[in-house]
Amino acid sequence: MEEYLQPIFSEVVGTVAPEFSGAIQFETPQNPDHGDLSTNIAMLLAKELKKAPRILANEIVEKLRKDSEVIEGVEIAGPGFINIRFSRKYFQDALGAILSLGNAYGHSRKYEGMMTNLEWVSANPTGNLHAGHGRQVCLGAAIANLLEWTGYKVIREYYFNNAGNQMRNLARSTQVRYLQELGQEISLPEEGYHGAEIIGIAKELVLKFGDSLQNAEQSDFQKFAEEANFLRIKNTLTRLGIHHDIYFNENTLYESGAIEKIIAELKEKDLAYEKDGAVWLKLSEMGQEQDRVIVKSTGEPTYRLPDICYHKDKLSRGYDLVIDIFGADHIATIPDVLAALKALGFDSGKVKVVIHQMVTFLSGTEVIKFSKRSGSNYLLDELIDDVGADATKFFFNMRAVGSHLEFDVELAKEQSEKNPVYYVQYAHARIASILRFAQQQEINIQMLTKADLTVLVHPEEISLIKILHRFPSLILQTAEAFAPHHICEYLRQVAAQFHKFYHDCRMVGQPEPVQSARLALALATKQVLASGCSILGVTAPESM
RNA sequence: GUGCCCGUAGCUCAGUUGGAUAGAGCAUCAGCCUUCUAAGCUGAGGGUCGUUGGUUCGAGUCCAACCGGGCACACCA
Repeated sequence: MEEYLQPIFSEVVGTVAPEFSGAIQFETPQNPDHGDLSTNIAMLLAKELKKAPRILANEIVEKLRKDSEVIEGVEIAGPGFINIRFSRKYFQDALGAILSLGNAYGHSRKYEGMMTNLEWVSANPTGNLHAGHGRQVCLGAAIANLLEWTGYKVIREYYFNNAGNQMRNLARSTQVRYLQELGQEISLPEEGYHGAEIIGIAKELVLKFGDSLQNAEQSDFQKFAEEANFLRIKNTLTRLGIHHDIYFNENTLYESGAIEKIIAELKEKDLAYEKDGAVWLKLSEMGQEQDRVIVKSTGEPTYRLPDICYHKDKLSRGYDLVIDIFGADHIATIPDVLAALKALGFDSGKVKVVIHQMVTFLSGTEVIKFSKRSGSNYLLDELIDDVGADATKFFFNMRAVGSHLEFDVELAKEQSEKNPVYYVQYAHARIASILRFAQQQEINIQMLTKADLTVLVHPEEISLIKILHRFPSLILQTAEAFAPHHICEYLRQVAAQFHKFYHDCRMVGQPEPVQSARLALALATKQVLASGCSILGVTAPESM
């Protein structure tokens, strides 16, 4: 709609206000009585032209060269809004386009030829994914899908954090658990990993190797634990249908000498200095609050250094966009990394960081507590067991990333009308069922895409087409904002409008061409529901 | 104390780059199935958009201060 209006409005505005530059804004009014699209251009121009907004609006409307087949009406309203109403034919044609595009409907070529790297999950291989990880896991997967819909080639990456203290801790914890399994009186260090999965790994080691590892090196235990944990993490991701193209090992940064190199580079560019036996990054000269240590006096880097090094690596690979997804608890590290990259001469503007707020799990009204240390954590696997993969993915994407998320496990589990996942899926299954029924009545489903759509004039039919028509611009907007929660809300709207249409407009058994036209509308709705669900990774069932 | 996020209906939350009478789901109440899936539909009630100022034709949205909640502020990752 906007693409149609933009040029004809620009033309008129060009004659009325030649100095005006910039895009004319159109928006969908909240109140449908105000038309399909509305612009405030007359109000914006009123001031500099020193004319009353309504008079100016009148001038613009009179000069508008519009096709009456497309535009049904243009009205001036309120303080000077210009409201535009599109014709039935416009929407009927739009539905025809949806049907002929089929699966491709909603895909955009805006970012065709561009490549983005999205890195997410990246949980340390020190244990299983816990339920709280779920938000990041599902959010990243949806954003990756969304970006593909806009034309990006998306590289999905997992940063495998297998260096440093935590891994030594994991190694030691595994070793202790192993020795405990062999009956030795030895206790886990205070800061060790108390999770049950480490005991599981120890048991496996006993089964596999008996007591032959009693004198094994700690690094052997690290290798075993790392592999076992990573396998579990991957299994959990697989249950959600999520895969990564690249698994980037942190320790390759050390093995390749990249860490040494970047320290040298930072020193050489006078961005780092030595003090008290440690190497400090001059963050205070990069617009940050204070300098920070990047290499401890023990000679070991802090997390900042590999983070900077890793991002440098990603930027060097030539992506047009590098996306990180972090929980709010990692927020502190980001400005430092970006500042350092900028100081090293990289375009840090290419790095987009999506930060999501934390999650509270509820069972009804009761908060489910979990803590990694105590070992009584609620695992993502358990959450999937409880509510299923579809509800997991839908619920984690239901809220804006900046909002704290309350995940009601009882609600997600419930297979009822209260549960928004089933509401959306039910609409899809309902359409599938109707189409099956239609087929039994000897109606040719393949021919529906060629149906005569001019008989679609019922208000609920037009409303449904209008919603379906919004899909492509919704995808773009949602992708550019990294905000998949709009998809959830949109799917709910599509489902709701389909149910209204279903209620008012019988399909099968209507005289032709109404029967075919309505079934075609149902088919298009099914298509959009399935596409939207696929972005979230949620299945669109053929029956329920 | 400093930084980031949040404060909208009883509850959980939407609210496009500032727009017209602030929305949805759940919960509550009242209706609708001999006909394509009632896991559905229709209607009703429910609000000082945390508070106070400011910016302007116009503020839930932008700015400032304050109040309340979350997260983060290591030579931990």
